[in-house]
Amino acid sequence: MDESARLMTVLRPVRAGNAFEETVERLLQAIKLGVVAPGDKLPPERELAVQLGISRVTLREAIRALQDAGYLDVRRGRYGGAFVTYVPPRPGPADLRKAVADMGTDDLADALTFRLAVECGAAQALAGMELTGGQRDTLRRRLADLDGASLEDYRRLDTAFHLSIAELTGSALLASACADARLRVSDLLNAIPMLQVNLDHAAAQHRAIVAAILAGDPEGAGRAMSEHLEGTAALLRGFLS
Amino acid sequence: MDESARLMTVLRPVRAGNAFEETVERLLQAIKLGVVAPGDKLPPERELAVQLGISRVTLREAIRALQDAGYLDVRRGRYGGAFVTYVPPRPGPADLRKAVADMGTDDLADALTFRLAVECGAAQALAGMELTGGQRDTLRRRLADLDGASLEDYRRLDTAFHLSIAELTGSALLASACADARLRVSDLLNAIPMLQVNLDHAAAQHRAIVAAILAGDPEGAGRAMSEHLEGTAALLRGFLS
DNA sequence: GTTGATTGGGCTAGTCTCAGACCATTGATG
DNA sequence: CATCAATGGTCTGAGACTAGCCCAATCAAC
Repeated sequence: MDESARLMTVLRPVRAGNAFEETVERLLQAIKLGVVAPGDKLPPERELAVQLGISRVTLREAIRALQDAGYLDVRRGRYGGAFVTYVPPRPGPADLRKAVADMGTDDLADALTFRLAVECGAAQALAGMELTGGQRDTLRRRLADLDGASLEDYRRLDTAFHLSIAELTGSALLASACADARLRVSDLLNAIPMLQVNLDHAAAQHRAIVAAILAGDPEGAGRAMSEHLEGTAALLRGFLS
Repeated sequence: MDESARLMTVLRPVRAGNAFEETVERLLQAIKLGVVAPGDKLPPERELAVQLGISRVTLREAIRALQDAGYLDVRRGRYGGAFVTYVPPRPGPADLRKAVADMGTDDLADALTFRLAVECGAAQALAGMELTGGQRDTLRRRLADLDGASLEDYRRLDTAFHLSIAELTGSALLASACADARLRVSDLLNAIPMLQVNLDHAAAQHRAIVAAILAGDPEGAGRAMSEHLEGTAALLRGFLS
């Protein structure tokens, strides 16, 4: 971890790949994170191309690829669009083992550390701010949504809850980092079977996180988030054996 | 902060600009952060192009731009290369006011929040790990370097200290995020006059951070880092008036 | 000196990406 | 049933970017 390590950090690749590949990845993220729920449609191509900062041609190639892969159903004409058909599969233990194996050991550790740091940091930062009534309401609402969620909707609303914490800080950079962190483990999280005991446990931790944030207790919020994330992290590390 | 906010977060631009602009930015970061110190040279074009994932042609355009702007001195032949000539200027109060004004109010708040979250998260994550002797040594060495630094070298070694914390976690993603966070405030930090009282204060905080990390105390590390960063953040916010 | 390795400088043919214009389809509305 | 607004589908010319190649300059070593 000498000087050269820092060179690697700063002089990392300027572009992750070509525009097409990056776009596919981005859209896949939006779909897998449930930002656009199954049955919903993506924004119109012209708008989306502007948002993503790419040309319509490139965007269409990406959409086409996702259509071929079965994630989207594209319909023409007014009220048409690219509709999400992907529904996250119910996982079994074999899937989890495979998902962990697909990701390198180093990549898994990297992603888990990154997620821990960035989500704890977000919770702490938010707890250290003076929140408006609207912000407090949003946070409570996300928590309530999650409490009342069906197994079908659970992952999506869990993601929404976690990302809301970062978004509520008002820092787009932080929100982006948290979304990125979540993405890197989303395949793994999706492969974890949802058992009632675990869900109850997670629900209690979610309440503790929200309570600490609303109480303006950064250290408590950080601790609660840390405990929450460490649970899944330990589970996933266990599958590395 | 409704659903559409999350769409904005995930469906953000795929590319920040063209390859040339991004490369200039990246190299400028390496220079301003002191990753390549004044008098040092960048890696050979062929290597650097591979590291950055761009063609040599594009890289050369970027280097040319930085040369024209007076940051680099390019020499041909064996033992030649692109040598860093940039030396961070000694700032005055007017510079700081201007630097703060140049950045939007929102961008400043965004950057400060991001930095707080990500650096506190890194310190906590590192404190929560079992460290090898080598890692502990690296951390102590960076602290000692900083303690013995001349005003000339202070910013560079301060950056090195902060980035080391993230790098030592072993997470490339986290290191990258911290480097990014640092970059976004580096112009501001460089514009802050270095007064002896402040330096002494910072040194004490640095020692507290290291002590907490070495003691394996995540909450203490997070708190110490938070206090350390909050000092500069408050100073910068003061110049928003 | 001469040599040879290393490095920046420059060229070209080909691919990727873009902006903008125009076409085709759909379905709600009158 | 005709209309029309919204949306996906397609084409084209221009510019950005790349890979690969060879040239030019420099300087340590012999």
